[in-house]
Amino acid sequence: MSRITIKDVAGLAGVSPATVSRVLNHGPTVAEELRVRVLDAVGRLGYRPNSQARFLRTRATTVLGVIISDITNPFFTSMVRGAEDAASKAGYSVVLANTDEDLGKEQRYIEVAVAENMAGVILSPASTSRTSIALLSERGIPVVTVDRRLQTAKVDRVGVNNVRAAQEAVLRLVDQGCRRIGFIAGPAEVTTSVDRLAGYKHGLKASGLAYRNELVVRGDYRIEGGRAAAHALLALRPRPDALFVSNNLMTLGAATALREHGLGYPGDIKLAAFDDMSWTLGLSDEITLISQPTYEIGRQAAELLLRRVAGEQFPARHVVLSASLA
Amino acid sequence: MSRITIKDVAGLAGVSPATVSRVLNHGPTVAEELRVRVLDAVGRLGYRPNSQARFLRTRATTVLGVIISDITNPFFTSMVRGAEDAASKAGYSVVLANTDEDLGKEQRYIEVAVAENMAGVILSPASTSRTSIALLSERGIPVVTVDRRLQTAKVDRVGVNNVRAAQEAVLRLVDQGCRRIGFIAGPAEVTTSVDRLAGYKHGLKASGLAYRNELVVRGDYRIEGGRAAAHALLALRPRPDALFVSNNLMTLGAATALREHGLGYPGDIKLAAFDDMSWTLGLSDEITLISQPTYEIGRQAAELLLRRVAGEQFPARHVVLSASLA
DNA sequence: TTGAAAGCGCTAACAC
DNA sequence: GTGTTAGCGCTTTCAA
Repeated sequence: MSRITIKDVAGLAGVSPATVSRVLNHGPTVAEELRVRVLDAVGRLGYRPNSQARFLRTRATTVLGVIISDITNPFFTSMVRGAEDAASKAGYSVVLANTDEDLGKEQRYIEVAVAENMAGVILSPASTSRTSIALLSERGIPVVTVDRRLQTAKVDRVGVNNVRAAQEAVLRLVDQGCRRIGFIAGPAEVTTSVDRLAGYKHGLKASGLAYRNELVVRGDYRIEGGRAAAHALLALRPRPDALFVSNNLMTLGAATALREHGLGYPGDIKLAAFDDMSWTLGLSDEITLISQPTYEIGRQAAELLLRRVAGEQFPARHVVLSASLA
Repeated sequence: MSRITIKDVAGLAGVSPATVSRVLNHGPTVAEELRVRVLDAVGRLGYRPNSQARFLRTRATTVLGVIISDITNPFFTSMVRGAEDAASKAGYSVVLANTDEDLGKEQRYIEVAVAENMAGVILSPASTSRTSIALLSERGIPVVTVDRRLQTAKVDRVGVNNVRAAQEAVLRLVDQGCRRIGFIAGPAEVTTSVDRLAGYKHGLKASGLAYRNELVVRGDYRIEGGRAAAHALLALRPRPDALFVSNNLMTLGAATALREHGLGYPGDIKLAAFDDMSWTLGLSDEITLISQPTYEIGRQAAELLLRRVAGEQFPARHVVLSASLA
């Protein structure tokens, strides 16, 4: 319970608080003898600086916030790990918040980031048009979006080319003989969803297939939404000969729906999907998978963010990594 | 970028900073007219109090830390949601940190919690004997462990009776005719793992079955570990007629191993497992599942923690919720 | 009821 | 090279 302050350390070491501060921070040089005395006192007392008090002076914190839309999604998990590694290499730590694709929660966590004066924020916005980072911008807290883009502000973003990846997956399905490809889209307000749908359309066009409205059903990027959407598509006659699902969680739901219809893949129907699924039951062997370099996305997002935190100025940058078709 | 302080608000409202503070916090009553002027100024300026400065005076923060061992595990996800709901109801926010079952990372995040002066911490310790919360205790920051217990300190804990749950699952398997039940245990340093193994043994004993060393293989609570352990068990002759897996991620690995051996469940071999698996492919129909009230665990952990944060004193409490066999 | 003033723990500016 | 001083933004005595 003891509250050890810089004064206590100074007292024990027989120096002034300023000297203690200089030793602990990269300050001007301090006589070796004093350095040792200070460090010794710090050790004995178990002193750790109060970061709030420090912030009051320096305006510099070493915490990055990562605000993501769905913590259950392995996409983000791996991304967070990449961000953590890059951040801790630079002496920063990372705290997470989960918005559940809920704009209200998202705004609350943005407020927390402001209130805690976080050094920067990595954000996967719940909505491209309704998410507002104004609170952060006003305070000069830099933001990098991952995966998704933000329409409401020109900020850095790290992600993949979703249009192209989706298109390639469609071409692959067509190569496998599919002609009636159902598409399970994501929320209309999320850019990845928009882009993937666009890629789907391009893929059809490039293959000389007509776009059919009834073959596109919108889901919510979650398991149940995928299941419902798949049921809708499977009820169509003639039945689609392939399902292209625009994120991993919905794919789980779609797979359940297939089972419920007694359909096997890739025998009865082909399956393609976005995002890694290694965490599921070896599903990956039988489906066309678009996997994103999630760790790398997190790493680069953090690095970009840290450059902004350090005060570098450059036009908003879009880092586009490549997704691969497995 | 503008830095609006309480002084600016006071200036605009024509009152003293103290009055602004009184309006914003449940201070002594302030004349209605001034209240309005202050609130108006706050609104016009978009003022938000600097929480660091406030903390320096009050020593009270409204952030709870949740430090968990594996963010990919849905067990924790749902738990976090429960904690968040309880916390935000009380005006607290929750930040997450992921330790990956790594003691070093865990310690770093405990340091972050201290440095940030978090009001309290919910922890799922990576090790019952080597995880140290001394840093937190010294600062008087209360801790509640979830799921797992901590040997190194007597703190509150919320979880289920793992011994009994495991025992019941074994009895269920025996009821289904199993006589040679393989057990995939978790890390030796995690109490849930120890307890579940104990329950397994009790279950065997209660059923009049002998405990056989070779039928127990230790995994790491992750997918690959489960797969390796299952392979080891399936190589035994005679082959086990059931596999009891002590957590959900390992169950995914075990299921993969079964597929690789060309074995079907529950036809060729029975399966029982801890933790919810609804997020996987409808796996749940065919296996004996022990599900924990994860949301409730999180909720109660947060509530207990908040009572400690509020200064309530009572002996370390163990809240044991009941797991159910599906 | 309200304002003035002190001080939380720290670091930056200025003296020495 | 080191100590003294001031002040970050806020809340909380203490007076008025």
